[in-house]
Amino acid sequence: MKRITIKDLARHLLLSTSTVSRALVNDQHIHPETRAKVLEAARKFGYKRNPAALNLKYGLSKNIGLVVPEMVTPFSSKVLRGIQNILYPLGYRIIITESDEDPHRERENLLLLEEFNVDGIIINLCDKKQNQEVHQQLLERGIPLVFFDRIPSGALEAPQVRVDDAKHAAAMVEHLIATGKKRIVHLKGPDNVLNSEERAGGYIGVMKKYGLYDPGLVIEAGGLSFDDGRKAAELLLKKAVDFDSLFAFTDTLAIGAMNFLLEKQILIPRDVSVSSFSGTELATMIYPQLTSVEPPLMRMGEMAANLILAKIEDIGAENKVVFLDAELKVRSSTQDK
Amino acid sequence: MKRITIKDLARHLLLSTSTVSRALVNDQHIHPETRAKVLEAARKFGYKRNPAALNLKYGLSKNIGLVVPEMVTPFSSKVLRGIQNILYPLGYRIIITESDEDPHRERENLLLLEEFNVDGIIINLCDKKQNQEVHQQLLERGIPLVFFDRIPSGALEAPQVRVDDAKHAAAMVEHLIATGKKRIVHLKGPDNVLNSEERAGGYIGVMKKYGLYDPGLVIEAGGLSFDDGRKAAELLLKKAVDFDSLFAFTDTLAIGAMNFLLEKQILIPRDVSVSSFSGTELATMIYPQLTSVEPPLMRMGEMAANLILAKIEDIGAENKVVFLDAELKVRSSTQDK
DNA sequence: GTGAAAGCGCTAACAA
DNA sequence: TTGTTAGCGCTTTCAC
Repeated sequence: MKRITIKDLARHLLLSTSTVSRALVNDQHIHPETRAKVLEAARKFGYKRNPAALNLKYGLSKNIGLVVPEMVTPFSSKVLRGIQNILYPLGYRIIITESDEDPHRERENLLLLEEFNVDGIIINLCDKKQNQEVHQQLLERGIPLVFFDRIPSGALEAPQVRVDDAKHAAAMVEHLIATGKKRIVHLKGPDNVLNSEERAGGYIGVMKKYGLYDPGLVIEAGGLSFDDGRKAAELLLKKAVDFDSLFAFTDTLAIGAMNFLLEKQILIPRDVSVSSFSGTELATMIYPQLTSVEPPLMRMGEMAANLILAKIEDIGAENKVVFLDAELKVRSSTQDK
Repeated sequence: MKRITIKDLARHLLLSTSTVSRALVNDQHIHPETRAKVLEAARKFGYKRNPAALNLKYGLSKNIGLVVPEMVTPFSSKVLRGIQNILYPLGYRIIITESDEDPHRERENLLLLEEFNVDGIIINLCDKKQNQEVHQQLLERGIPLVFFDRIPSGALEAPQVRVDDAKHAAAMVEHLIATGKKRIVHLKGPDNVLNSEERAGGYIGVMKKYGLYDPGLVIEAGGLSFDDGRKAAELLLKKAVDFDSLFAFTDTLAIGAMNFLLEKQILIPRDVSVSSFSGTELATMIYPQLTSVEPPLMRMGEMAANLILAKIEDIGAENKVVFLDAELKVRSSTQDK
């Protein structure tokens, strides 16, 4: 079944295609009656404008690329939701790619998106500097980039949406201390993620403030998976670190660690309380539910979408760095009842 | 920075655009030397073909729509991965929409995708019949549909990829019985999902076969969320149903129920063993890990992609119903150690 | 207020 | 082997 075009309508109404077009785009210079007739016919025949024609005409594809490190947790899908809220009503399509925490894949995804002729790319990095040249290259080719959550280390000329990692990490540690914990382990994120340093910084600051800091309490997770969290907990026990609580870089690490502790008959929160950063629904799916710092993911997506729109409209638009406020959600994993 | 076109290359090389085009598409009728020159220039100037122009020319958008009920669990993202494996190398873009288990939203998504001019739609339903007319309409308008996992109830003229729900449910119940369980509760999925009936059917068949069937053991979950699972478990205790194990329609239900039981100090698997259908990574993120029937999600996506390609190529292609084999993964939630 | 024509980038039939 | 031309669907000058 052939798609109905403006030409079909014109032929049917004995009008020129330009008049039909004018009616459809609500041009001023058209007789109201004519417009009405066209609109009626369009409705009747189920006319749909062909996006490809517009893309060609205006040189804009109305495609936005999204690059995320993983889609196993609901983190990215929440952000996606926010992006869609803004972009779908404006007729943009969103093309999602997953890097699998692998900079090499991320690179391929970026090139794929360029191939797809996207008008801009919203990205959550898997590595703070591995693909800097690609990012730079894309920017130079006029494809705007917006970073969110995990941002690049250098001062790349692009807008960012993030939370204040140090501040919120500090708040979490304050919370643990307020519940009487003293030996707080930090499961630090991997070195190749900028936020690792910042969250660790927030942790260290508060620990020092209370005279609780002990480098032996900081343990670096090799990656960001459940398994990495699990292994970190294993190491903790093997090294016989004395600890009463745990603050993990991320949900997945916390849950991985928690499951290992549970297996070892260590009760949570009775024996060890557990908390994390970057909480998602995942935190409420497990037992006990996980105390976590929760960034406003949907708003993060909406903000990123708005920033990319601004850059698409005017490539010279300011490269804002937007900080959103995260929320500290206290749940059973840090709360004896 | 302006995008470089075929025209720019032609001008630079003092050739016609058609010659350049021929070189780029590997046409036979071209001097090898000329081709080499063109390819070299294309590489040098970073030429990228404009997809929009091709879309316009051939009337194909190279966009495929994906409609999924939720993206909180990794289910959909696994299927997506499979779809991408097939479709990205062929230059297709994939546009993802989430229905949020709401037929109304699903309908909007479908219309949005039509608006976006997709060449086909791959869909996992949230309701077995609510949007039948829309599906029918899309098919009539020449937009092929492929269903996967949760399929429509009527005999819609479209390919499907699924697993044998009854068979695998039966296998799971057999497993529970083999571990000595007799009072096996089934957390049945909601009525508006076709698979609910089929999985329940598999359950009932085996229960009857062993003379264990008791209608009081079947409890219908109002929906598919964690909370629905939780509430179902609550009801179970309130009604003082005597049970030693539980087979849930889906991961989310099982986990919701499990968490409630754990809160009530009911140990898993010691007091009650728990299992589910449609397992995802989620099953391994929790403690204890969940025994589940795991459909080959990535292959499901790949298969769906292949089916939609066949339909795009030839709208009259056979409407195959493909059954994939799922795997019964036995984990700690049904295994005393 | 309406129509004719050009053009966005690319390909393919037709000429040469 | 290469060039010319038309056309995909739409918008937008420029005439009238």
